[in-house]
Amino acid sequence: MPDQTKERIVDAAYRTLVKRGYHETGMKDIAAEAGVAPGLAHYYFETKEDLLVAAIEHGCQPLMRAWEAAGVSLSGPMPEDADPMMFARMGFELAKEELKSYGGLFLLTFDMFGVGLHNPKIASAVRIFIEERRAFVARITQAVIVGMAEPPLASAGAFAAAIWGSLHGIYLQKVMDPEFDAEAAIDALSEMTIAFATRPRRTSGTEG
Amino acid sequence: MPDQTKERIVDAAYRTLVKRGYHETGMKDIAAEAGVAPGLAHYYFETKEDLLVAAIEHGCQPLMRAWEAAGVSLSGPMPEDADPMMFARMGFELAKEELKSYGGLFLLTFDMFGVGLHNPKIASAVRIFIEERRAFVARITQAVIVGMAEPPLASAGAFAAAIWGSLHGIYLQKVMDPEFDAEAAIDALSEMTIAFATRPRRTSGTEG
Amino acid sequence: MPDQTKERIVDAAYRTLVKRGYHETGMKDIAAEAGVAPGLAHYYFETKEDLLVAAIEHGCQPLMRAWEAAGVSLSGPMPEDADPMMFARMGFELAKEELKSYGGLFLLTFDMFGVGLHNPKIASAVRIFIEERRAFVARITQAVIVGMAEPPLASAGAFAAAIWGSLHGIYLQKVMDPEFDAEAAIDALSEMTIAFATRPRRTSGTEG
Amino acid sequence: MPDQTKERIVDAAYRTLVKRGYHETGMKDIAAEAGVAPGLAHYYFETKEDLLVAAIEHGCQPLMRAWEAAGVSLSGPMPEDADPMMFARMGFELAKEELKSYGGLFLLTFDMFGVGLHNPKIASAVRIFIEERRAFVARITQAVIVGMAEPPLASAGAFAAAIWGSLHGIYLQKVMDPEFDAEAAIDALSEMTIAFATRPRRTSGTEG
DNA sequence: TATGAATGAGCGTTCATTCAT
DNA sequence: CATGAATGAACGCTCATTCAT
Repeated sequence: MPDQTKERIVDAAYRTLVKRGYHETGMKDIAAEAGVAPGLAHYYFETKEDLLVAAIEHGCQPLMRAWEAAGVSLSGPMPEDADPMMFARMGFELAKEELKSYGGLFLLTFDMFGVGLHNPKIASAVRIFIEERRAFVARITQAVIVGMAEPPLASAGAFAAAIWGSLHGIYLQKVMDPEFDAEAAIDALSEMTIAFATRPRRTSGTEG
Repeated sequence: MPDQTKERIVDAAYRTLVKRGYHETGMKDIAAEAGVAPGLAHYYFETKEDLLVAAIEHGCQPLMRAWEAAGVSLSGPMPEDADPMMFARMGFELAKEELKSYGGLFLLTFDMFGVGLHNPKIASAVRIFIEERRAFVARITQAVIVGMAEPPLASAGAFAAAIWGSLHGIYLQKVMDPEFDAEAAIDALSEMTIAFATRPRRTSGTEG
Repeated sequence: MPDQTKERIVDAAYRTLVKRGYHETGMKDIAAEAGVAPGLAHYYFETKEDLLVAAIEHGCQPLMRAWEAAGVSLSGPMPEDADPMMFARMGFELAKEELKSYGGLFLLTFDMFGVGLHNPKIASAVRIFIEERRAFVARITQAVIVGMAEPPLASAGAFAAAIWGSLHGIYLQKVMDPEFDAEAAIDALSEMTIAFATRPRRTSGTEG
Repeated sequence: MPDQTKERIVDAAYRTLVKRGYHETGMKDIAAEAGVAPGLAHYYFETKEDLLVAAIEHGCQPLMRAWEAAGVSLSGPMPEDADPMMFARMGFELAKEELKSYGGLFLLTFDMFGVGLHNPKIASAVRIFIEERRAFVARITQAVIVGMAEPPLASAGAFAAAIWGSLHGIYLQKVMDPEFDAEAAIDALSEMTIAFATRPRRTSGTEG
């Protein structure tokens, strides 16, 4: 029962956070949404920050479950025998799905990016969030590079940063403007990366 | 003299904003930083929002001057006789310079993205900021596409959104983690886009 | 205990209101007078207006208790078998008593009249205050008219408005000038109204 | 020219005062309405109070001119040969006219009554306003009493206070509620006072 | 565990007033 | 005379946090 209460508060915090944003969300609002007294939120979480960090982590769970349901794990290894290009294509498709299903989460994500700029506790949560997802992209990228006829100059990590960045830059545009065609942008990114990954060996000349 | 004061306040606002972030910046802080009485900030700007929008625009000016000094204009047309690929390469180089010289501005930018999520006035300023820069990328992209041997499936606008997004996604990672190697990421993005733009005509087969 | 605190705040608000007037009374003054933190006043009352409306109603209570102790109720019906003229005479006597005992309340009342001119919330409270007391006068007036040998041209409501008005016009003069002889003025009003109510039937001629 | 400027400021103050009320009227508003700089208002009037007192006096002038145009003077003596009852009747008619023509002034008047309760400078202006008009009523009342067949118990001053009070009590009701039928109330007051003034000599019995 | 009364520093904003020009 | 920039104290109100129960 007590743990259920804590869970109720965290969930209420998440919902309030998505609805109103970090700075417009008060402890009283959260407590009201959870149906408990304001003091109780402070019983479980020392500060507002602590509660909101928990709420963010809580909010990420359904998204992570979606990836795992698709057969990939954010933290686990790449399957040895899988076709990395297939993972890449699927990744872009999943990215498009995410935008449709978890719009609220992205709202929260960019809110947290902003808050994290001047708030160490949130910053730490944000860095973990970024690192986790970027590492996942990096694993696919690494596998793709291994199979490339013409190996690239840049490292897998650099490509992963550029691709993760592009996806989130696209999410950002979508979040700031609902009219924005995020799918077309992801398709363009997909077209570009896949063409790059499957380019033929070059017979002569240098890049630079 | 009075205009100098207004300028002093806006500049103080910018510095305070970068140092402490939107929500931790108070009108009194700004006034103190500018060395004026608290009431004076409201004499020149009706609300805190108005002042901070002015501060953001003020902060963007040196960056825009840097682009214009490099021979490109954010809003003007592409020079007719210019080599679009050269502009593209130069753009990526400028992007790397920006990060080194205007770190504070990017801090502020992402702060504003976050604030804009739940603040219409700031959101409007943010959308204009995004649109302006994305349109600039789109003009270069369009010119590049025209010269491609094998035309892409996606539109220039979609590629622009992906590239602008990637750059800002990279900026974001840098801003959240000073250790992050943003130059390598931009180089990877550059390598990928330039390879895509200069790929040979394909003799057969289709993209899926 | 909590209700006692609320009561303490309302009472402090009333005292401060009488002492300093609506516009010179600050929430902090009231809190200080009540011996509580400034925030607590807003815990019980959303706005300053809400608190002050409560304070006015609080201030009216002793006066209403005085009327009920005298055997009359502001809102209840007139006793069937009572002599209306006796009520009228008693009313004027009570009016004189009020001025002596509840000077602070009248100060507050006229302050509220002024505030109500440009403040809808207070205006609404003021209108209810006026209507309640004027209706009471109207009930007595109606009963008196029924017993008049020569019925008047004007309605009971019109007489009630004139009499209520006169009493408050007299209160006003007293409140603006402590030297003013309000008792004499009420006696004059009493003499005039009672003479009018008891005038003999007129044998001929018309009123112009 | 300079005196015209002062006049412009006072007039602007009056208009702003009527429109917005004492406490909602700022020096800046007045200056803007007058089309001058805020500092200039303080050049002519040391404080806001001083200006507003001047504005009130200024606002009373048209009303006083109206009375004088009707052949009566607020401060002068009663014409020797005039019929006092005619003056009384005319006074009530003028009172009804006033309400229609000078609604704004009454708004201001009650605002000032409220302000005067806790503001000595305004209080002094208000007391002069009251005294002037009450004395005028007293002169008529005195003349009427002299002609009464059955002299009243109360003094002319007391009747004047009751009658002046009734008129202003009626104005108050009108000002607080535009639906209120002030004319009917004044007619009732008129009926009552005239009946009292013209009552026949009483053959026996006493007033109690 | 849970309540909700109580705290108090801090917020954005207003505005009568001053004063250099 | 006239301007309007500049002041600074005060305002109503918010809110994370504490604590007696």
